[in-house]
Amino acid sequence: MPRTRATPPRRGASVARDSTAPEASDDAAGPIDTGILPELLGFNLRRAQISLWRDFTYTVGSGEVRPGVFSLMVLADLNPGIAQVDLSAQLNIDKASIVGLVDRLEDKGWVQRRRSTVDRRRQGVHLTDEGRRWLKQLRKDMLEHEKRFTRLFTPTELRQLIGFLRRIHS
Amino acid sequence: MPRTRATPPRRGASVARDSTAPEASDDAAGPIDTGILPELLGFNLRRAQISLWRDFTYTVGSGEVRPGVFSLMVLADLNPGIAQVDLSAQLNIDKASIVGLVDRLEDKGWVQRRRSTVDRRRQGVHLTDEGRRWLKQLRKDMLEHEKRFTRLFTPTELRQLIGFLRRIHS
DNA sequence: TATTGTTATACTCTATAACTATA
DNA sequence: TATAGTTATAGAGTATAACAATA
Repeated sequence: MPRTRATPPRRGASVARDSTAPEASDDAAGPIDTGILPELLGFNLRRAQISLWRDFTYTVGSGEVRPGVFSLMVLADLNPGIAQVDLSAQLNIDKASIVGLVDRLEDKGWVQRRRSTVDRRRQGVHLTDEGRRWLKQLRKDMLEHEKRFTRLFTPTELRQLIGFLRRIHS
Repeated sequence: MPRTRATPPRRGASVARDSTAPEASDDAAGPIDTGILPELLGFNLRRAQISLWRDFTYTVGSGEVRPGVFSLMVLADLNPGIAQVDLSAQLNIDKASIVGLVDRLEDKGWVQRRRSTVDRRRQGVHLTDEGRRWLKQLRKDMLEHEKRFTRLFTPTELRQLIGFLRRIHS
């Protein structure tokens, strides 16, 4: 489905013309005033994250992989048979959302669900051989991607930065 | 539309059982091994951003507003009649995506498009009176939201952190 | 009763391609 | 030809609610 939209009235919308609006010039010409935005932590964090995200999606796994998928595969590699509910906890996203990720990875043939013999509710996630081969390449791409950003910092700065970020998300 | 899925084969998928997989235990029991993930800049940046995002969406504008919408309104307030193509450049997202944002804001009655008299291709974005009233509240919510995270840092640390983030996204 | 996994549904963010009106 | 805006389409990310199987 395309973008949803409540109701059509757009162009000649019923919004009354605004009484206090400046009437002189109806264009914002010249340089744009960005106000306090550049000073906000959230604004800068968001933009930084978008920069990394874009670089990641263009370079890691030939654009076939997203950061969440990479993390999921690393976890499945290190913890064979990890429960989807554990992936959910580690990646901090809802278990219902994990299902979709694992579905797509299973369609690609990179992971496999296997019903646990111990607790038959669990559908453990395992990497396939092909998944392992891909992960090897993904790790390489990932490290190059990291490098492109970490090289902007001295080792001390990088340690500081990561410490700051942990303070935010912990 | 719900989540898309290529083909149904999920449960008994045709992926051959993996020869090199550890067969002993098919469950990952005990603590989860997260490997290098916690050391990665991208991983930490992503999680920090998600923390802020969640706090923002729950607290600013009673959950009716996203960071992008807030930024857009600030820009429209400071630059009455700003062109959508300029919003696109400032917010670093495609102009086609801006249209949808402005659509929803216009539906809410917070902004208004007005055809420029100077360049009739331009549909300048203006805040309405109601939009301005909302923005006043949004700014307050926004500053409280920021405070909840900036108070984790000393002024010096915060300056450092923002400097680091700018280095990444500039 | 509680947990694991799943489905259905819905909303947001974002992009690309192709188009219209205007310059 | 180039630019501003728009539409159609698509896919990713994420959430909530309700449910089945299992514990």
